[in-house]
Amino acid sequence: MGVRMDELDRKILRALQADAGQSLDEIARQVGSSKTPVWNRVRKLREAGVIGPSTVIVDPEALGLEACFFVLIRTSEHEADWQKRFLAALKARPEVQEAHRLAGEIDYILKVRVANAKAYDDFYQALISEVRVFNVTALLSMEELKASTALPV
Amino acid sequence: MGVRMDELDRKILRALQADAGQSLDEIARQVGSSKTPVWNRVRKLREAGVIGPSTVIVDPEALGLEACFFVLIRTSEHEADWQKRFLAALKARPEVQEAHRLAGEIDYILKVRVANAKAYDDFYQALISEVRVFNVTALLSMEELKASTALPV
DNA sequence: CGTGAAACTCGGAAACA
DNA sequence: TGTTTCCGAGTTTCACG
Repeated sequence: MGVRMDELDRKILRALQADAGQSLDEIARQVGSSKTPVWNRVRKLREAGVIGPSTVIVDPEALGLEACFFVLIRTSEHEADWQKRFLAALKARPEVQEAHRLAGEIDYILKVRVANAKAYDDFYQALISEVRVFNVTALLSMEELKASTALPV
Repeated sequence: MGVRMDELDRKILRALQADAGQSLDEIARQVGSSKTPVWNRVRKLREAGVIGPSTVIVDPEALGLEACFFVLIRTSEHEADWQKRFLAALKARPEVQEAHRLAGEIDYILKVRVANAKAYDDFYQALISEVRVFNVTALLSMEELKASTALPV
């Protein structure tokens, strides 16, 4: 996907990532342009899929989600069918915030956000009952030092 | 932080996380209420810090950020001063999207998004020149199976 | 391709039930 | 607390320079 983007586009992206609730006038002022050109570019970027949906950042603690685990998974199974079931299991579980297939020793990493250790264990038991995994290591986060949704543009 | 939240609040949060660009009327329709009550609750949730700033989801690939690493860090240093410098280094680098202090063998995990392997190495070299670390393992993501900013509510 | 203005929509507040 | 109403502000479109 090769999208042509100039410096103005990048400035707009930065402004939107910082706060998507700003008015067009406000953004235009920040990036040194004016309303209509900014709006046209935002529309283009949306159509090109560079800008996706907008969301709100929600505080996990306020929802009682006080535990965050990174789960390192090794498996001995690499057939297409197994992968399909594994993927389906991950997608079905909202506590799985991220899932990556990795290169190297460890096959997958998950980021799982739950209320407490018990809730993680429930998740873990449910997962291994659905798909066979060879080895699972859970890393418990003690403190979220940095969390940024913004990409460096 | 104990915020009282009923089912309606949760429905509103779900709607906002799915798409923060919706109008109040639209959200009200979805959650089975009407404009003013929804707006009052959104305001309360914002004031309580449950709802933070709104952002847009940007496609990393479109920006040329094609590599994602999870970095496992062990250190032998645990003094306050070291931690402070380490934290400052992480905060200063936009390619670090997440940083957690962990319980157990591994002390920290980072999620780092960069253009390519070379860019990761630049980051790595810069980091270890700023702060001493005992051991670093980088896990390279081959495929992002799931990425969700929405918390289960 | 940027400017300025038009029309329409939405957010936010106030008054009422 | 929810409903109705209202206005200023913001979004989106368009005709023009």
